[in-house]
Amino acid sequence: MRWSNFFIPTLREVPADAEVVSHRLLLRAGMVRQLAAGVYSYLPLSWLVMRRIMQIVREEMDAVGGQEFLFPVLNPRELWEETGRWAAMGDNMFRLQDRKGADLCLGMTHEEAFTNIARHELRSYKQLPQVWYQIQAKFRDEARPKSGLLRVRQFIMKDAYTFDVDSNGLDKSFADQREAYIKIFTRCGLKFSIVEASSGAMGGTASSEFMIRTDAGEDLIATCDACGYAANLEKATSQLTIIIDEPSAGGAPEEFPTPGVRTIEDLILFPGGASADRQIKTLVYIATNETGEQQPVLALLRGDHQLHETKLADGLGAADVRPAHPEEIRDLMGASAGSLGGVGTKQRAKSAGRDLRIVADHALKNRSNMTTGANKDDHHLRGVEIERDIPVDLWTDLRTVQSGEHCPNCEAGTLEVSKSLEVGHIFKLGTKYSKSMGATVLDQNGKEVPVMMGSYGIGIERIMAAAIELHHDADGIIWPRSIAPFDVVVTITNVKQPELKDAGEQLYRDLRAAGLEVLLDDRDERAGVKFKDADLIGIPYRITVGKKTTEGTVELFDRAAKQSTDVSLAEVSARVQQLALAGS
RNA sequence: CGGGGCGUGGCUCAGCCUGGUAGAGCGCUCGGUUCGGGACCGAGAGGUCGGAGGUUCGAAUCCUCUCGCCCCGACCA
Repeated sequence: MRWSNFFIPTLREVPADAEVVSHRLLLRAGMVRQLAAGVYSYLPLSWLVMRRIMQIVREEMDAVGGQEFLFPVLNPRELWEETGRWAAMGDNMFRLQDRKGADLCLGMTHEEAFTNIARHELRSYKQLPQVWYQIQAKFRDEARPKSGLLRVRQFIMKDAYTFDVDSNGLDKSFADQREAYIKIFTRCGLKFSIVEASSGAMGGTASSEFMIRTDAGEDLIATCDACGYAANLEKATSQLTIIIDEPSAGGAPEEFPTPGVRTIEDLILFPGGASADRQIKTLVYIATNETGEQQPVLALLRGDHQLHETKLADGLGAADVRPAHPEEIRDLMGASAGSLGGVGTKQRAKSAGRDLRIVADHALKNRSNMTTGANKDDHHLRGVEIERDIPVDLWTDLRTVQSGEHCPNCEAGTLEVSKSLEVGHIFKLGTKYSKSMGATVLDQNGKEVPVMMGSYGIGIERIMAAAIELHHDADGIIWPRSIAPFDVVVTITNVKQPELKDAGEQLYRDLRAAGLEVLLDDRDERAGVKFKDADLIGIPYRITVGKKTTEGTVELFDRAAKQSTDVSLAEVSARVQQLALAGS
């Protein structure tokens, strides 16, 4: 490609709205332009990168038996009603009506569409397993698009779905996809962690996320420095030092006045109070299940621990949880936040004709001599022995892991919490979709069984943006060789000098003949402009055809190392071929 | 959805508080000089100030509404 007629509108100045590095560089390098909030146009340079990423994805999907489909973006309401997701997707789904008034939506994901084909066409276990995928635009009406391509409303996703006759088959398909994902992200030049994650609204039994560590990401993950344990904070656990309590005095909690005490902190300082790890934190939540019913829930944690709401929702099997409003708390507990506790609460609710669930974090197990609110403003209870005094319905993991805590998986390690970007997510769906949509096959015994499904997604733009987040410097992007838009750029420092122009053109032909993707900078610009632009768009190698070329020498510049070496004109083509084909 | 901010030539921004019908740098066009790290000189083109309404003799500037975008939070298969 000749730069003189290739559209790369680079920007000298930083666009005002761009905050994160990848967004700034995508704009400055002339790769993308915004059309609306969270909606971007991909200009030729970024599309070259996206195509290379998609090609890698395709190769690895095909290598595990994947077959590529292309499903419609436009979906009828009826399809989504079948799984209940027309309602469940809420405001995140783009919806529209056709001229007849029929409801349609833009696909956010394609479980329903793929399962629809599966149920009509798959009859026997002999046809399984199937591995189906597509690379297709997805639409999500995000509440807050942000960070350039990292959080958008329209994006390209590789989504794959596997269909197996039983859970052993699903395990195999899941493992195959996992391996394929490892190859894909490795080939794309990304360092990643595979973490345990919550399945959320996708349903299913297990899921793993592929995370890139970067401050531009929005997820928090905990990783162990010793054993490689890694988990999303919504799943992460840690080992805590066991606290040995003194036995509670007397046979029942003792109420005592605590005027003005509203917080855990207040109670630590209050004379006769308690340290945070000897307090029970009591939070009132309203849980909503899948059918929309609401139920109040008491979440109990150690005073110095933080609740993770996703864990609470997962533990309850709830679709959603939210903190109760002050009036709801007052109504339910008879006191305001600051004086709440689990003792006697259940009976109180029951006598008012209400059911209140009490969920407690594992760290409170077997604790005694604790202090908590008395459900009476300005009063607390001391000497609380949890299992004696509080009727806990469910013991589960509720707390948010902190940096520096001990790894749950090994002896030596400590956990570090860091920001990460999700680039891939794989789910074992089980029969959630096949059951609700009636996708069944006959197994070896002639028995009709719902197919076991898996679902596997990769965000194509996120790979591109993550590569920039990970690989850039003050001058611009430094593409991993595997996904660079070109392998090499040939920069003719002055096209008005015929001998330089000719040498550049010849080199361009030679490199292309060798099978390389070459960008020839034949623009009538000053050398400085060309160098700056080449650095900005991040081509891995630059060959400078300039003043030394009359003596038969060119410079070979390594963008990542920022080092330049003189190479003879005769040898440079072979040299670049060797470099470009090495590794990646 | 809650909080904050911004919308003025293609880009970055000044002007707004203290109304008097627009300005800089970059970019672009033409001419000249330059020519290896975003050149210099000269001459130009280009905006009615997001939109609507209002106050006023007069509105980019004040008021109301509205649309869009960004940031923080909530949310996020």
